[in-house]
Amino acid sequence: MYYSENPRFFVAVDCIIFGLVDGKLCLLLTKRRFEPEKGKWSVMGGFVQENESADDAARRVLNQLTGLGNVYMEQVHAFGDVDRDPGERVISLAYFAMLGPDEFDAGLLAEHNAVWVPIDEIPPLGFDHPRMVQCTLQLLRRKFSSEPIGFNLLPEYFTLSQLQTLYETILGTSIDKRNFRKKVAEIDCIIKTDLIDKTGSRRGASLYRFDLAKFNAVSKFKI
Amino acid sequence: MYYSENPRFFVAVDCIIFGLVDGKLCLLLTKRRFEPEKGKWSVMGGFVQENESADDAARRVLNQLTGLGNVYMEQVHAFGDVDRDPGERVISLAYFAMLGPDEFDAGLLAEHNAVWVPIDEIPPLGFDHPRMVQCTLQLLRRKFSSEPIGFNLLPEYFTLSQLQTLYETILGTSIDKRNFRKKVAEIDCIIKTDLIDKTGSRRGASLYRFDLAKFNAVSKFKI
DNA sequence: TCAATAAGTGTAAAAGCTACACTTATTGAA
DNA sequence: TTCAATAAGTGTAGCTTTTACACTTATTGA
Repeated sequence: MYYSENPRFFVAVDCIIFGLVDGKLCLLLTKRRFEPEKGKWSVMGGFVQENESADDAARRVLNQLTGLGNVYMEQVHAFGDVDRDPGERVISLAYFAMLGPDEFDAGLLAEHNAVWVPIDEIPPLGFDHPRMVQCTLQLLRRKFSSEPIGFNLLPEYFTLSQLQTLYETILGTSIDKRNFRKKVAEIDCIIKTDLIDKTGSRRGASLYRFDLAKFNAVSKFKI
Repeated sequence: MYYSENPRFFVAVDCIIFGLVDGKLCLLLTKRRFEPEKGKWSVMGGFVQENESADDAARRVLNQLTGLGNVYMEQVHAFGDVDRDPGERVISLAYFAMLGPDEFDAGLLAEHNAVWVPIDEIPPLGFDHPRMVQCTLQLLRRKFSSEPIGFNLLPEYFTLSQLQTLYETILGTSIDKRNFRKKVAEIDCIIKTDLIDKTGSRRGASLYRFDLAKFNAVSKFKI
């Protein structure tokens, strides 16, 4: 077989993990305790193994860090520059994931030296991770208004104010409240429940939920 | 170094190459003369080498096939399923490219067993190439109306009818001629020349060109 | 000179988007 | 108990964008 004339490479997956902490969009970063780039910040990564797909490797890395399976994940891009890793040549596949509030095990995070960092306070990162993060943020912003992915960051029941604040954070704009609510009202898969949240305001706010089955049936989503 | 505990993989690049042949959107496919998948159709691929980036590998494969450098190329997705290649485990990075008319060396194509196939007549492909092609077409359609990439498929000077037909082909819809021209008129980087094309009609049609510098200055593009 | 062909042109209705300000329900403090 | 504070909730009018639609023009070859 002619394959063997060709070189082989380490293939890594790097997970860009988003979450909302105190209403702020954050990334899960770790301070590296190993070479290379020891002491620097980086996103959480790992190597693809023999009997797992790249997607599975990303899920495994996420699971080892958070204890979670069944998380929204998607491939972002493959990074294949020769010198992107100062140690050895490594080709890396970036994935992004979104965690809901409290969907993680604080003990596991501590064990991995991982902390939530607001996206406007990201420290200098090692490797080509700054580029990866930029690339991911771009993808995130693009998807956010045309695909119902934001709900992965919110609790099952959420208020319209929470949803609006999330969109304002991601898109980096402020949105008129009435116009926003008009749009939401036209999206069939965002459903008003008769539950009321009393924690965020004196008056109380209606709680809504996202209905995936309805979305799959109709597939209309534009914010 | 802990890297070496991890496995290494062959990493391939697969090029999904688009071109217009007789006004039809085509893919450049090859009938394989080697195992695995010998005798089947596939897109043109190659392996990443030690001292080249993944992007460079894609450019090299394209160059070996067409003799061209400086072609519009972009990464589509990384495909990392364990059994995607029946021969050995190979992780493949898909790239897409767009060639202008006559921008290729017929001799080289023949040498590689490569032919242009209209996208609605694609034969069964080997490996996971059908998935790659679908994924690429999706990306292409998404980019086409918001980025000025279509011009890579057209000659330097083109008529508005050619441009419209191209958009209709890619987007799979028919477009109203007056509305289309209204939009084009608002795009500063599509410039009317005083050249006339007499080959496509008795009356003759004005030739237009795409001005990259103007696009870079203004960056407005929406069809 | 006339038939055929593709190029080229404007307008009105509909839909979608933007801007904008007050009322309501509730709580905790005075 | 009342009042101040707070976030929730609500409608309309102007503007922009998109859509639908049909005839005239320039040219060639028969």
